[in-house]
Amino acid sequence: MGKLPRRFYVRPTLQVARDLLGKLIVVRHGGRRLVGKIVEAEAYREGDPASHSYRGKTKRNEVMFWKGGHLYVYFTYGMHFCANVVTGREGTGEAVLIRAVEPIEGVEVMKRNRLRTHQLTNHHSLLGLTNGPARFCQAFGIAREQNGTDLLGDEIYLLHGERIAQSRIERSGRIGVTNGGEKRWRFFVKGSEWLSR
DNA sequence: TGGACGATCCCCT
DNA sequence: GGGGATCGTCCAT
Repeated sequence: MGKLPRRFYVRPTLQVARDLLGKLIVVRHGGRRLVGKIVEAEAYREGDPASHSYRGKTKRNEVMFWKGGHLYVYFTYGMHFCANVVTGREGTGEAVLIRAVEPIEGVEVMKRNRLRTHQLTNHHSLLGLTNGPARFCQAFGIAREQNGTDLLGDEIYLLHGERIAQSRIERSGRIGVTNGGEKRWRFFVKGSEWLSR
């Protein structure tokens, strides 16, 4: 079960978004391995008013324009981080937002990372640990320092996981976008209990 | 230089 | 279902 190669990421963004479902994301975190299975992802493309890249390259969104297979992490609402897989060739500003994963390995570390709030509400259940883009980042310890990480390196990378049958993949409008909400570019595993909604 | 606004989350009703 | 938290970014002045 090997690391996803560069050519996986250097493809049309909608295709990558769909194919990310079932893949494992691995994050090295203080000597431990955190692993999650991706169950929900959203595509953001060029010419897309909902995308950070819509008005061209800036200091914030620069990583979106790197070649596919890097991690674009951004800060929002004054307190949250969200992580994207950069897609396509160098110079195209496209990426896929990781919206939810199923916790696979390192659950105790994830719980600790989310202790502040998760413990108070969900002592017993793992639901709520990683079902949202900012919750996933908090659980996996992804923040500003991880922006621009090469996914072909050893710190953060993706593995072939479960092959999800086309019949189990559903799509919908993207969540939380005010402009471009009509585009059905959110992909998720039908019936998964680990979704953000 | 200032102000409006987020690819969200949590808590309260 | 709704509002507050909280601050970096971007665009308009």
